[in-house]
Amino acid sequence: MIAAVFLPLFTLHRTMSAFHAALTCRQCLIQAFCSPLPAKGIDLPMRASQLLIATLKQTPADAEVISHQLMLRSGMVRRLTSGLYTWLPLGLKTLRKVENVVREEMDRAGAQEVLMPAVQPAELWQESGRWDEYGPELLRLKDRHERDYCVGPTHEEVITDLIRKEIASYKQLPMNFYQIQTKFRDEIRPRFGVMRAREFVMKDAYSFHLDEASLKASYQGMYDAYTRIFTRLGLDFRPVIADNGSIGGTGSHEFHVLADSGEDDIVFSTQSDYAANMEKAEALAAPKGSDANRDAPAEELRRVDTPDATTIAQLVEQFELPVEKTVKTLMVEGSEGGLVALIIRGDHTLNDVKAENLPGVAAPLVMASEEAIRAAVGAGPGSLGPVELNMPIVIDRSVALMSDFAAGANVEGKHYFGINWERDAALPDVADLRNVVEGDPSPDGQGTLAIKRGIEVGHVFQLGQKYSEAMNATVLGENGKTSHPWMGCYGIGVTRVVAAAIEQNHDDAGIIWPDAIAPFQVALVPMNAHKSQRVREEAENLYQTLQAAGFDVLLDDRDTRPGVKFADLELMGIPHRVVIGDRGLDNGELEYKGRRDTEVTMTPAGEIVDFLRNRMA
RNA sequence: CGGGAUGUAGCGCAGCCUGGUAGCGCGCCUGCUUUGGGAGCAGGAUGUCGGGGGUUCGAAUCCCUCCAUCCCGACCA
Repeated sequence: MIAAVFLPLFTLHRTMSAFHAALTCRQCLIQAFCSPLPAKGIDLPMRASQLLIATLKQTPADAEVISHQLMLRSGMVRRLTSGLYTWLPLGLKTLRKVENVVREEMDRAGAQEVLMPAVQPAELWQESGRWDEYGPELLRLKDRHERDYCVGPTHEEVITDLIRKEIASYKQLPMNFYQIQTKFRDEIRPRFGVMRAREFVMKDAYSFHLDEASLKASYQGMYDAYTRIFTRLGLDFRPVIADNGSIGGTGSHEFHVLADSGEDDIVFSTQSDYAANMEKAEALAAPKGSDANRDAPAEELRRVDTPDATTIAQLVEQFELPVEKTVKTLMVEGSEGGLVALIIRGDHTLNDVKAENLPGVAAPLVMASEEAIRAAVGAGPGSLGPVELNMPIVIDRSVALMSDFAAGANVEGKHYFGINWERDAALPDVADLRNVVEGDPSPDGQGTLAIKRGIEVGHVFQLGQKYSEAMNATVLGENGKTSHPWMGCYGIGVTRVVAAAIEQNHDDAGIIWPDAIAPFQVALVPMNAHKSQRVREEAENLYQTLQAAGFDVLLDDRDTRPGVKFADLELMGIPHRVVIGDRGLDNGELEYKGRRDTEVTMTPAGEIVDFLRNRMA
């Protein structure tokens, strides 16, 4: 610890001395190098003249979303190759600030920090079964002895291996371990810069429990910690109910930052705090409690020639049908071979996750090939429907309420119109099959559903005993018997948080950092410094004063025009700017401008520390 | 994996169709001037024109091939 603290200071001093001896420039005349260094290692104040300020006037052509553009333009990151980024000094400062907020809240929540290897042996993954289950996202490699390894996309195996060796008794539980570390997932299509990169920094935590009740308590603790973290980071976010996937378990929430550029649809009630991701959002046919019934048949069943209609859109257009009076019949592979027909309303879309969770349906979901459909039905996709269809059928809840509707006749080029359940076809199994749409009734009975785009920045998950069983991790219980600990896992995409924060906080001039994660809190801009000794001295004084007061300050001592400095500082998103100029100094004043302000504020020089503190409160 | 597009100086782009000395803007370097919103003048540096192969007297330009990057799709009844 002591060495860790002293070494950087020593190195720095040595470097500074060399500078001092060699230079007679302005910077040295004003003695900043000899000033006492602040205690906080990562918050070393900086002079712009010595920082790599790699701002770009033009937007690189291959940056699609605003956060990617601004991270490149402000000099936070540079791309090395597809999905791999170098963090420049300015970007790293922000990344570290996010990490520190995460670290503080994880520590406060009782988790212990560890650091596991990025490279992991295949054996552990074979033990858990994921060596085969995990797809090409898992980057596999061999060492010189031809042994198999992977670059960790996550660390359940490693942490389970650790605790199976280190934890023997229920008395040691519960425990929660976390790390902040680089992960690698070989994404099909890396995009949006750091938002969906292949290599990224993640905080992952794993908790271990004697029983499910203890797991649930820790899960809630992590949920609360995440809420504190994203609140402290200054983000507009929502926790949403998420799908547990094949792992099972009872609880899972994703934390989404709301942004139009988000890749996920999140669904929430207009009147309650119900929120879920699209996979999980329950689709009701009618508001809960209402006893909506199917209308009685009003039309005769009739078979119609529809030679040019193989899509819902064509059918609706050519026969002037309301789309809500049509259904589409999707065929998927069954879990025991054969096909299963899934029927949803013409204007709805199938929810893959719901579909593959159905008992008779193969998981993962596989859409039937056209050949398989023709072999089974005698007609191709585009002419399918429930009438006289001889295979397992599942219909969506809203389809169960339909009457007088249109569907394919299972004969090429023909549809039935005026179909009614029970009269023309037996009512099949009914299930929730579709994605919800805006305006659907909320599953909790309050209000209707709205849909927004979100960026998933966090995920908390009750894993259960999957890994402790697969890897035979056991503890001795109070009763002297062994049991497999229950596990929870909790992730935060740290690098993604940085991008998400920009998506939410920017304007035409650039980034607008929340105070908590700004690379610098305050920028000092001396005006006319090359001529005015008074300005130079005041700027230096202020620089020292603000450092001493604990602010993270950037002194823009670059020998360039003010316009350049203002533009750079705004692009970089520094939230508070203080201009030191002869004009103001004549009145004993400094000029303040918040990054979102449109006007400057003059403030007495002697009160600047309190003034800034108030602005940041 | 399928479809589309693009690779020319650090960044943004023109040149390619119609083969003949590789250009523009920004940035960078030097000097002088300038300094409250991305300065002016003068001078200067920087390119395996994505790689390989071919056609040709001659290829950034035409042909073949490979690679890279970006976008879209992978929800179709």
